[in-house]
Amino acid sequence: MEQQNYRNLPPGKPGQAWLERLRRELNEAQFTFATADAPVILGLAGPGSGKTRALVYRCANLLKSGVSPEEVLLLTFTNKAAEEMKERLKKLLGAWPQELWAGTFHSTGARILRRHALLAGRANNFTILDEEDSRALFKQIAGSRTPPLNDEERNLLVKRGLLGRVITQARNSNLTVKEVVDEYYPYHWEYAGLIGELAELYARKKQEGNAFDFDDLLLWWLDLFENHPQVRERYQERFKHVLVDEFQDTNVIQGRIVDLFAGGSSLCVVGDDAQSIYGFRFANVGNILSFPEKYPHSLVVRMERNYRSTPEIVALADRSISFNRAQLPKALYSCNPSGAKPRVAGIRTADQEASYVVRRVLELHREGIPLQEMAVLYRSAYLSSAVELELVRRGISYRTFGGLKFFQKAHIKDVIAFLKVFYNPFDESAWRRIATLQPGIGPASFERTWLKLKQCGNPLEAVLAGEVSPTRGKEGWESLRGILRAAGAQDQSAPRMITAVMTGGYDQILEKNYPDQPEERRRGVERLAYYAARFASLPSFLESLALEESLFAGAAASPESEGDYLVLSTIHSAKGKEWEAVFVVGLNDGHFPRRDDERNLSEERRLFYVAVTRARRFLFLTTYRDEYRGWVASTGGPSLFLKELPPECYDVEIAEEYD
DNA sequence: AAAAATAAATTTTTT
DNA sequence: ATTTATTTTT
Repeated sequence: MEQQNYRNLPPGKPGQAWLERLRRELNEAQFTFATADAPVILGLAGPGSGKTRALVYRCANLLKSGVSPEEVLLLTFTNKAAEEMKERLKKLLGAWPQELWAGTFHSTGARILRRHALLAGRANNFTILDEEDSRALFKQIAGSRTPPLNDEERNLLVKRGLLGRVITQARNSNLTVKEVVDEYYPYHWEYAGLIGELAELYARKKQEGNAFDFDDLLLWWLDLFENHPQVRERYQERFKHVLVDEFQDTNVIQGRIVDLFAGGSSLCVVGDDAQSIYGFRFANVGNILSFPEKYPHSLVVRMERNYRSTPEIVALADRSISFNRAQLPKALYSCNPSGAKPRVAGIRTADQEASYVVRRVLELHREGIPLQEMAVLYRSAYLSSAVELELVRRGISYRTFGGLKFFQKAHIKDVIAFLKVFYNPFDESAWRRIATLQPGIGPASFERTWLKLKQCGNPLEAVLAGEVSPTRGKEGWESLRGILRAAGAQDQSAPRMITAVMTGGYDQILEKNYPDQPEERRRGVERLAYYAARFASLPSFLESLALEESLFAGAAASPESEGDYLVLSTIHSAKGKEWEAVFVVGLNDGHFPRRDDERNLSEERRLFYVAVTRARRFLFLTTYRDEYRGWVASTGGPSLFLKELPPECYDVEIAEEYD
């Protein structure tokens, strides 16, 4: 691609002291990466090689060289990565550079679309649908279509989720519905037409409801840049430096967005193909693999020295990933002092595995390693339950990351839905949710009333004024009106609206729907109000809920955990993090790797690679022989990822005696 | 015909 | 724990 518009760094000198600091704190490769003045840079960095560090320092170096913060755009793939990056940059600079944009692709897309929503057929107060909202919409569409779907179609498309999967896959990989079905679901070829038809209905519904789903935030952003040159130029002009982290996880659409910046901005991406673990979100490793060919003049910087782990841990990781073919050649090595070999423990049951892990944690704790420096990692959230139980039993504090989300608990979603209709009165999903909470209002009568409501200029005002004349459930709409009145009197202040929703009547609904422990749930709503107070406005609170759910889910789910705590995390959520000691549990065939088709095996192995490379000095790998854990039957044997490793990589411990 | 009550089934990973 | 399917009530 032509780079004629590329502007060099401003003439400003970063200053001797700063450069000396870079020299001192970075190695050769990192230094090159952080300071190179090239239009296109690709960083290939193994785990623990200081890739984030190099990226953060590059960012700081730009600013120190006189680049203005508003000219920098920093894109990440997950919220965790974005937070980490912001945190470190803030620390390095002393303060956060206000005008600098840093965030996930999705949140950046939302931010840009807020300003140009009309060009995407929306008003700027659009709602963002999370996955659950989308699913509810699919269900509603399938239910209202004429002619109605038969049982078989409903079961496959809605209940088993084929509809949503095909649509999102098609959109994220820039294929048609038919192409996706032919290629990936050939045994369901006869549904391609129906899925295509429902996909169009879905798109129309979203537009009517002034809503974007997650995919839209990328697709309409791309559309904006491709079809409105004046908009694209405006952002190219502004963002003279675009930096992208975790480039191996970007999908086709994200790749094209990045390409569009390359015309006018300097572009710098980093990643590691061996750590690509978001295939299920249609990550396209091709983006990073073909980058050097696409940009033949790009500067490629390799960061291969691992600073994090002992040579023993790096050796095991390296051996494991070597079973994956089609990997960019890389020579990861560690110069750290030698340590203990990783330890593999075969245990009889899941409970004993938990007890073994907790014992080892306490042992290391006695040796002076704080709990915060240790983590228990697992493939899927449900694998944590035995360990959690054991920790509770022993009174050890912990925090979980990934898996079950605080904000998607039903009562929390209910309260949020009340707020949503104030922000976007055409948010059908939110209306359906709060209306059907009322006794006497079910899906069918809501549908009838909604048809009339959406004809009004403003459904919210119509309901508040009592202009609805429902066929049924009159008392329901009356009591809904009461709650909305209370919330409406709060000047759009999210925390006060939440309180008003409670006192206005949701409290009783909560009491009725969850008679077992209403107190617990009430506290949850209180915490929600508490967190809402952090945000400047209702819109920013709602946007954050949709896009950054996982970020404060952990913090909000349990009262502020003070002091030392152990981390329990899915491997996906652990990416980019590191601990002195790491326990990878549930290394059983069927659990990890999951029993899936061959295609996914190399991705599962990369996930294992990510897991083991989180450890600095101690690595424990545990497997058990039980056939069942939770609902899922495992084949009982140890994970393929253990079996394929040469025995000299680890020490074996037979730990039968734990109970 | 629609809503409510009851019984049964179901959970990868994240934006 | 929460969604979905089935039965009972209005």
